[in-house]
Parts: sequence; C-alpha cells; structure tokens
Amino acid sequence: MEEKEISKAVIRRLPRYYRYLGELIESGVERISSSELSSRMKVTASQIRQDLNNFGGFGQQGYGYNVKFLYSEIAKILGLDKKHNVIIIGAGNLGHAIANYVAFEKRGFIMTALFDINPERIGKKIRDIEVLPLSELEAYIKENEVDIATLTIPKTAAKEVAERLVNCGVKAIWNFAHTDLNLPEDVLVENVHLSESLMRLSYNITSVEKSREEQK
Amino acid sequence: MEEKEISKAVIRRLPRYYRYLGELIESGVERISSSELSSRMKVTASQIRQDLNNFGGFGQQGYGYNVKFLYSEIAKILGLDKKHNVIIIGAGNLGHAIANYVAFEKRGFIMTALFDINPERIGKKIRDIEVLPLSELEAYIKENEVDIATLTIPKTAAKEVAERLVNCGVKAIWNFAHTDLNLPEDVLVENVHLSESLMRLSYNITSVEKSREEQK
DNA sequence: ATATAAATGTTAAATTATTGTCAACAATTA
DNA sequence: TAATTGTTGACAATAATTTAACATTTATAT
Repeated sequence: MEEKEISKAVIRRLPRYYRYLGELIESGVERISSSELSSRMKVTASQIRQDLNNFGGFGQQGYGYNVKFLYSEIAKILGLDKKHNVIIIGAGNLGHAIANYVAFEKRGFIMTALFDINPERIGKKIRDIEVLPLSELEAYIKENEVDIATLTIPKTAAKEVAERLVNCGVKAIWNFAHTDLNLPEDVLVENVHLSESLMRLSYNITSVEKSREEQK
Repeated sequence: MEEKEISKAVIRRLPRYYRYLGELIESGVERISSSELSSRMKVTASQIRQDLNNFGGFGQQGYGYNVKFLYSEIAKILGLDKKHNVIIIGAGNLGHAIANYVAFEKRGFIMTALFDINPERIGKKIRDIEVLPLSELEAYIKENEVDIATLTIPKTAAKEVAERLVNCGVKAIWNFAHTDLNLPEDVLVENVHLSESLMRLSYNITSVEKSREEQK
C-alpha cells in the first residue's frame, strides 16, 4: 500500500479540528456536517472535507460526520492513541509550566522526568516528577524509554544538549530554545519560538498603525 | 502611496531572518549574499530575495546585503524599533517564564504588570514587575498604556478576560490559552497553542513509525 | 580604465494550496 | 415504497506561494 505525502498545511490544521471536535463532544453534539463545522471554525467546508479525505472517508453522505468517531480517528492519525514518554530538560519556569500542565497527560503525553544543572532545583518534585541532575541524562535514557525530549533551556546550552540527546537515540525534540538545532535528518524537531511569535504580533500592530496613518 | 498586502508566509519567516542576522552580527560578519544566507538557513536564495523585496531593495548588486543595515531594516519592519508595553494575565509558571525572559526587553517589549486572581500571588514581584489583582485590570489599563496583553490563564477564563481587555481598548492579544478567542476583527490575536505543537510532533513520530513498519 | 565575476531585483514558470462544483448516495419524509 | 433533501468525496478551477531564470548593476582585480 502506497502512502501519499500529507502536506504540512494539513497537519497544521488537524489539531485544531481535534480541539473543536472535543468541544462538540463536551457539549453533547453527536453529528456535524462540514458546513456547520466550517462556520464554527471559520474555514471553508471544502477545506475540511479535503483535509479529512487525505486520511479516508470518515463521513457519510446525507448524515455528516459522527463527532465521536471522527474525534477518535483524528486521535489515531495524530498518534494520540499511544502513550509518549516525555522528559523536560530545564526545570525553570517554562519547564515547570509544561510539567504542570496535566491536560497533556490526557492526550497520552506522560511527563516522566525533569533535568537541570542547578543544584537547588535537583531533587525537588513537580507533581510526581522528579528533577534529576543533567549529568544523569544519558543513564536515564538508557534505563527508560524516552519518546520526546523537551528543551526549555537557554539557546547557549540547547545545541549541546540536543546532540547528547541524539547520541542517546532520542528521535523527537520539542524545542523552546531560541535557536535552530542542526540535527540529523531522521531526528524530528518541533520548534516553539516564542520570540518569533511575539515579533509577528508586533509586525501586525505596526502594520495596522501604518495603514491608519496613511488614511489620514 | 499604495501598500500591497504582504502574505502571512513572508511574515512568518521574517523573525527568523532577523535572528540569523543578529547571530551574524555577533560573529562579526559584515556582509552576506542571499546564497550564503540561504545555505545557512536552509531555504532558497530566491525566497530570501523575494521576501526582502516585498519591503524594498536592501541589497546591492555585486555586493550582497550589509548585515547591520538589513538587521535594522527588518527591525523596523517588525516594529522592534518602537517600545511595546506588555501586560501578562495569569502569574502562573508560564506567566512567570515570560515575565522573566529578559531578552524580550531588548527587542522593545516592556513587561509592565502581571495580573492574577490568586491572593497568594498578588503583591509579589517578578523582577520589578508587580502582580496585581485581576479586579484592577480595567483601572490599570485606563491609567497606563498597554499595547499587548498576554493571556497565560486557563481556557475557561480566557474568553471572558479577553472581552474585558477589548472593552478597555486593548488591540493586541498574545494568547496562550488553548482556545480560539472570538474577538472583533480589529483586535489582533497571536495564538501560541502549545498542545497543537505537541500534537504535530506526535503526528510526525507516528508517521515515521508507520512508514518504518511498512518497509518491513 | 576595463574586463570579469558576483549578486541583486524582477519577471516568468512551476508547484502547491484553497475553493467551488456536482454526481452519487444515504437519510428522512410523505 | 417513492420522492426529496442533505451531504459527502472527488475533481476541476482558481489562487497563492515557491522556485528558477535572467538582465542589470556593482565591486574588484589587473
């Protein structure tokens, strides 16, 4: 069976569909048409159908989509039906915030350990998750399955730690450091560059201001 | 003078150019060609030139781009040459992390206040930034200029607080809550949906695993 | 001075993504 | 049981984005 490549644009949208479907389930909606969903999500119905049909026909003509079924199908597509062990490197505020966010657990992301170099932080616990010394990183990964490593450390340390992770066989990194990690192709990196996000907002503010000035 | 609309794709890339140029300055590079930059950034040179020429011709034939000049021009485009006052609503770990991240300040984003409902947090200070009771939000905004409001609160509270902000005239929201804020068109919202980012990573992990299985 | 190489800015082509349309068919109603 | 309505999935049309090509300008070396 041959797989066609799914475009990044589609993947970007999938989690949002998933979120809306979850909300629909919570509010007791059992079925929904693409056009109803499209008006709630403010995208075209055509796009919803096109996106979903990349993965198969989940709907039924004359009926629409069964919300629970579609929700669970998207979960499978996103790999949320499996557990992922996640470690967090950097037990600062951001690391804490992520470790504390229990909703991740519900989606199958199990936070198993934190690492830090600061002796004051080492040994403490966040929820049930212990803060270990960074020096034990390799030993820990050898003993425990780690599916995702989260980098919440300054960019100066990030590249080096990323390489250590890759050397231990970690294949997926969730990177919050403000730098690009140049890693081998088979290592998946998902970047969360907060400063870039803030700059985009700043651009939009500036561009609104400019167009307002020109109108005068 | 008429303005052509700049596409979102271009804006998404601008901060990354800015970051690379900053690094080049730090390492003492004075000039750079689009092709040299392209190989460092792993994008096409054509795209770099095309992107930059949306805003004007910053380079010189036969020479390339002057790094410092281009850096400052992109700063202007992104509005980083102006100060932006930023408040943070939600003084939990994520709010703390953002308030503590001093590099934002360097780009002109001045964190001026935090707000929370938890009495234990109120009155404390993060760096020099005071945590105020959320009930004083409106009064604060009336007295102080607020350019950007950051939402680091649970989704249940986010929509309501967002409306309060808009009612006070706040025009730009940096939203970390896992929900879409449905606000008037003239309010700028930049979303940082961490769970969606993590799901995209999960998708990619899953899809690699699948293709590996099929090869067997 | 002049020739050559380098590199931009710009136009055109190719690719990718989004939107619109409609036949087919399920669900519902008469 | 037949007719009607609603809605998908597929495909065609359009729009947007990216890449490539190239003419032109400038820097640099001789």
